Amino acid sequence: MDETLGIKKKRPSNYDKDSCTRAYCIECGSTDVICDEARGEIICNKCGLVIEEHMMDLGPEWRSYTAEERKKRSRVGSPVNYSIHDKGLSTMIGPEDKDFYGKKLAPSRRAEIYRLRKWQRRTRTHSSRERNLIQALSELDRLTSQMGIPRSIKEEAAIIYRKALEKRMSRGTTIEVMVAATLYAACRIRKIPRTLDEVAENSRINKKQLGQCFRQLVRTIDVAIPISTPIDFISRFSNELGLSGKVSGRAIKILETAKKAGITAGKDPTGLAAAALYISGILEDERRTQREIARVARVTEVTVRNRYKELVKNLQIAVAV
DNA sequence: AAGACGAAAGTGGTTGA
DNA sequence: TCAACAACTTTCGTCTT
Repeated sequence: MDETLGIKKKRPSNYDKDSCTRAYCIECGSTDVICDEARGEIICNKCGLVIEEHMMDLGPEWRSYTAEERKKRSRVGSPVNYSIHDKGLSTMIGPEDKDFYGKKLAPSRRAEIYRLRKWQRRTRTHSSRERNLIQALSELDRLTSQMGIPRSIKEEAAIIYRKALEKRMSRGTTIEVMVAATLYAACRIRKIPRTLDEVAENSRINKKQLGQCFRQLVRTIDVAIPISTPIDFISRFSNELGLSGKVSGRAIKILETAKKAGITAGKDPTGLAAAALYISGILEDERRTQREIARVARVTEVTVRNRYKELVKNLQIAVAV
């Protein structure tokens, strides 16, 4: 976070895993903060400030519903990691020609091990699916770290990718496009949506391809992908604009009333979020220009303007001009 | 000079016959 | 499959601060 831009510096994590109440809001001092695990964020319940974001998911990777299940699912060894192509489970034959006790192997045994090693190498990485996965997961790695996407979402994307691969969806598209589409889907599922534009920019593919691939993805795998609402974008945009929690809180209220008034249907959620932030910025005396807001929301000024006009008109918000 | 505004024409996706 | 359609974009001239 760059302080020269007036962006508020985030407090170092004061988050305690077992009780969110240890954390408090740096904006209003309230200890009434909620931990939104789906978003990977800690948010002040009072003013809406995002205190902590990109949180890691520290919980077990399985849910357990009964005591018995819990017992069964207690961890042994490292967790299964879906972002490694073989889920981190395979055993390698060691590279040295020594046995369990560290003794040198007899020449005949050595030749045998050499052959085994060769075959292991071939079967592990040389089936086309595995090769595909290796490439895809390294691309996913690069993309998520470039975009600052939390690990839990990366894992989600990896799972989706595996499913898509199983259904032979990779035909006709490149690995890059597929990875981008699964990541976009994972962000949507976890309620921290990124725009198609953002994902496309960071993976050097065009938006059209990405959109097409994403739609195909939705059709082929049966995962419910929620519709992204404008509210999902608010905290991220206001962070990027260096706006206080007050502004984002107010923007969320505006969007809620707008939804009740029924004027949000069919409109681009990012445009709506942008307009709501523009209005609440003015109301809370933290004005940003339409251009600035349009840039972070990746829409045009015209769209911000149109949405803002609609909101003001329909909700009878008095905006000092 | 920067920001806001609005008109007009163009674009890509959705919908319904 | 295709045309109609709504939403959004691009561009540009004008007005306001």
